[in-house]
Amino acid sequence: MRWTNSYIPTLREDPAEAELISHKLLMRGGYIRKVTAGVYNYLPLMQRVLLKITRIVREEMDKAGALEITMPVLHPAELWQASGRWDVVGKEQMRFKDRHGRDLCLGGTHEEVITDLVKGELKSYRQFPKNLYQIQVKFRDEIRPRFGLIRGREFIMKDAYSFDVDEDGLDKSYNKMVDAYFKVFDRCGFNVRKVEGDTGAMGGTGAHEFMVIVDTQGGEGVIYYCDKCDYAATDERAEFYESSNDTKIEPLKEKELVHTPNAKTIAEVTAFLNTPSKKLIKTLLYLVDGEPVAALIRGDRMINEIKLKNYLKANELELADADTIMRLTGAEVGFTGPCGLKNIRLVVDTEIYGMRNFITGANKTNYHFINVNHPRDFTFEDIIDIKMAEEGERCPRCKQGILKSDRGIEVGNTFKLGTKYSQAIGAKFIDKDGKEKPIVMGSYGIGITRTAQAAVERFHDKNGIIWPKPIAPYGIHIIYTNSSDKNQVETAFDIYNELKEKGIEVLIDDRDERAGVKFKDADLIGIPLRIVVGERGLKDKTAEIKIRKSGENIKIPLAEIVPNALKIYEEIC
RNA sequence: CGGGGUGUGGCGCAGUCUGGUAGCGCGCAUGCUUUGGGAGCAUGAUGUCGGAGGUUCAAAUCCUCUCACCCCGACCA
Repeated sequence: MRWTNSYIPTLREDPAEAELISHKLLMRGGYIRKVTAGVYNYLPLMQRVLLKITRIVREEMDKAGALEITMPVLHPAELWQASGRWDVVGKEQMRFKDRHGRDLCLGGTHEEVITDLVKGELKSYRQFPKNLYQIQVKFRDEIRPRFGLIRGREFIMKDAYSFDVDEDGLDKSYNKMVDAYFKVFDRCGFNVRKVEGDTGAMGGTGAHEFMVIVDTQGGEGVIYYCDKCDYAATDERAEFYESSNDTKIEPLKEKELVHTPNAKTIAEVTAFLNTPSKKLIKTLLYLVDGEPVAALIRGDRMINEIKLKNYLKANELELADADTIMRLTGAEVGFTGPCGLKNIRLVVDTEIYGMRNFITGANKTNYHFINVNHPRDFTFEDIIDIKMAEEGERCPRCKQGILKSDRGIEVGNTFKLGTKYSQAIGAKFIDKDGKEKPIVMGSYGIGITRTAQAAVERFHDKNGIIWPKPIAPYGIHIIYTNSSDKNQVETAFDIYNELKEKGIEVLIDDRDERAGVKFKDADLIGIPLRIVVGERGLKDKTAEIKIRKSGENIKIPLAEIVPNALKIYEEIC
């Protein structure tokens, strides 16, 4: 491809709207242009990258036995009402009415549609297992779109759905997809870390996320992993081994009301009472689908609202406001405690079980209790892990390793759905024994556009993008330094034509620009291999090969330039 | 939705406080020179200053409303 025949509008300056390096580089390199918040044009270079990722995904899905189909973007509300997600997903969904006033939405995922599809067709256990997938644009009305393609309102996704007769079958299908995912991302040129994820609004019995680890702000997700075993989980999901309850053996002391004027926060209370925050219990008052719930965790811990929400099977969960707290506890914010709370469900973190003689709010402004103990001073039924994991804690699986954390971009996810959707929508089959059973499902996503940007976030330097070879828009980029030198132009085009004949995807910068401009743009758009034809080299009948990734510059006789370029291109990745 | 911020040629920005006939850099067009890391000179084109209403002799600038976008948070199938 000649540069002048393509459409590659590079920018000299960073666009004001972009925050993330990958977003800036994709804008500056002429890969994407914004249409409106979270919605982008994909320009020719980007289109090529997306097609390459898509091809890799398609090949690996097909190899794994999945069948490609296309489902509609437009969904009727009825299907979503049937699964119960019309209310759960709520505002995330792009919704509107048609001319008849019927509710419709744009699909953000296709569990409902595909379950409805197979319910008429997969009727016998003999037809299983099946796996159907599509690669298609998706819509999600994100509260706050940001970071370019990382969190868009419209994006391209591969979504696959497996259908099995039982949990064993699901496990097999699931593992097949997990294997395929590792192959996909490996072929795209980067490592991913598979971590345990939250099932969220998907529901179901288990989930994993595939994260590209990045050392920049581009890592939206935080993960925790063990430094000894293979435990890894998202921050929403991560747990740790609770080994240290060194207060266990303390004899019980008498509960006492103490005056703690203006000590509202954990920091203020611990400073005032001169005690470690581990001795405190935080009581957080939530409104859960309108009902008050008090969540208790140790003073030095952070609450994990996802865990709490999942445990309570809640749709909406929000911290109570000051007025509500006053009404329910009789005290200002900062003095809530479990003792004497009436008609409020207590959800207690597991770590609290072994604690003795701790400090809580007294439900009286400016007072706390010390030496509180359960079940003497209060009782509860709900005891569950509702705290955030922290670096430095022990691994919950091997109990030996220490938890570390990283930031990453989620490029894929897998869910064991079980029978949630098949039951709701009535997708049943007849088993060997003649009994009707719900289909056991899994769902599997890969963000195509997000993967492209994650690659840029992962592979770049101060001069621009450094594409992994398998997803680069072109393989080799040819530059001649002086367009008024006919010899240079002819030599460059000879190389160009020869490489094209060898089946290489070549971009030649045939613009009437000075060398500096071409070099800068070449660095920016990030094609793996560059061939430079210039006056310097032509004097002694050579040209240069530059490897984008290493910066290595190799002088090669013109007669051998093509075979050498092919060889080096083959070797780099 | 809450908090903060920005809208001025294609892009990046100044001008707004203190009202007085819209500017800079890049890019674009033409010509000449130049030609290995974002060239120089000359000439030129491109703006309803996000939109609506108001105040005023006069509004990019002040007031009211509104829209869009960006950042932080909640959300994220």
